Amino acid sequence: MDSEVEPDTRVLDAADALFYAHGVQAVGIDRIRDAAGVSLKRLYRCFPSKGDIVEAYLRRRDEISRAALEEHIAGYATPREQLLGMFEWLRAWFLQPGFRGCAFNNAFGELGAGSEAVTEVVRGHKAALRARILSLVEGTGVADPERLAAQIVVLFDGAITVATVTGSPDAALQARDAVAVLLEHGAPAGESGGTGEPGGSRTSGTSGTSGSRDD
Amino acid sequence: MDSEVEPDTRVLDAADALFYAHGVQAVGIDRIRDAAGVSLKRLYRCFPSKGDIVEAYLRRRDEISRAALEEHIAGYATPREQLLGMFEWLRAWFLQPGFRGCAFNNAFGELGAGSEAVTEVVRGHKAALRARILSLVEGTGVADPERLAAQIVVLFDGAITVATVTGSPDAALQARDAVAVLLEHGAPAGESGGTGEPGGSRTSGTSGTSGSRDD
DNA sequence: ACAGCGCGAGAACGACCGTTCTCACGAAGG
DNA sequence: CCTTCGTGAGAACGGTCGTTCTCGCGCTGT
Repeated sequence: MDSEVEPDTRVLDAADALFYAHGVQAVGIDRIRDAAGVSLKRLYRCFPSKGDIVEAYLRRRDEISRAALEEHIAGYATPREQLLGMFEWLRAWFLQPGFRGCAFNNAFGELGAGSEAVTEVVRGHKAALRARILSLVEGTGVADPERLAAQIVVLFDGAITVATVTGSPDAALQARDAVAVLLEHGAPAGESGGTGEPGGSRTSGTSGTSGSRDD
Repeated sequence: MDSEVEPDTRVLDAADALFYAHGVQAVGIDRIRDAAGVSLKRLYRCFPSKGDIVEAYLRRRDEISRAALEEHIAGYATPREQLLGMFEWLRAWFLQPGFRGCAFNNAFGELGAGSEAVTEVVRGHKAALRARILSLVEGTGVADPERLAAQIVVLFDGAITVATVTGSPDAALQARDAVAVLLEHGAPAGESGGTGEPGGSRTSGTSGTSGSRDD
């Protein structure tokens, strides 16, 4: 009952586990071949190059994670609770053994400018997430949905990054609480979000040794 | 005036630019050697292995970015403005040509579990950032500094991730505005931050196909 | 029975990896 | 002067990469 599934699926299953666990560049074709139990010839018939496997790996992760998130938030009644529930979902993900961060962020950081296809899939994944969050935010009847949605996206990705590095799932709840506050008190007292200075009283320059090399 | 600097510095300069632009694994020793204009023998005397170059690369980025951030926020008068000013600093960083995300996140995603030394440097960098943010938050006299600091860290890292993927610096300002709101209205109406449900009314299960493969 | 064909197993290939070794050269010391 | 030693340039090494090629086996049709 293992060798009855389609070879492409077996290859993608193997590639998914290996790419996610060790990174794309660290995993060779032979290793995927071994794990999938597929001949090299068949593997190259399903996917003409390693780049195609990587792209399919990310596209499938995109579909699966979108469906899983959708299924999870379907259990909540209101858009507000769905928005908060997304971070419970994040927490459950962080707790899974073998959690190693966002596959899209990892792939983008690893291949980045090198692969146009990867960039496109990663951008699409993040854009879809943002669109979904925006639709939920609009359902809450808040004053400036675009703005709040952008902030929630930042909290979402930030929670993933923090959880990845620290190894703790707490960031999900911290982010969720921040979302709750932002939902309650939409806009701050003063300015509205442009490039303006926060309060004034800036005294020294930004230049100096901080020129070209940073974080 | 270029060949008068120490060879280690020339090697690190070259490695820094190449590692950050193309990723660690994508850059070979020969390429660093060419860019640094140093003999292979000398390079291996300065750094006995590529892993040592990677570690030194991250350690120097850590020092430089900490100093640059410190220098920037020194221009603000109050802790509150310093916290908000950190996101102006982020925005300036995002706007630099060649910005390709956080070198620590990228290296961690790429090498991850594979390198103990890299993990330690990345964790140290993030922990230092968190400690600095916490010290500033404590200066604002807010009710629960640990909690707000954790949220700001999430917004900080989230802004970096979003800016990296979208290529736009807007995330810095969106995060800054969120920090402003959180500074104004510390705790939400109900619970204080535990694992408790936000409002209740959860109806369906979390299980199903969302088991093992996610974002 | 036999020609033909598709397939799996894995060798082969050229390129590149990180690292080490060779070797000629040039300055320093007696 | 000659010796010695550290150095730079780069060849060499073993290994791995992604990809292609070879070969022999087992099925199919008549």
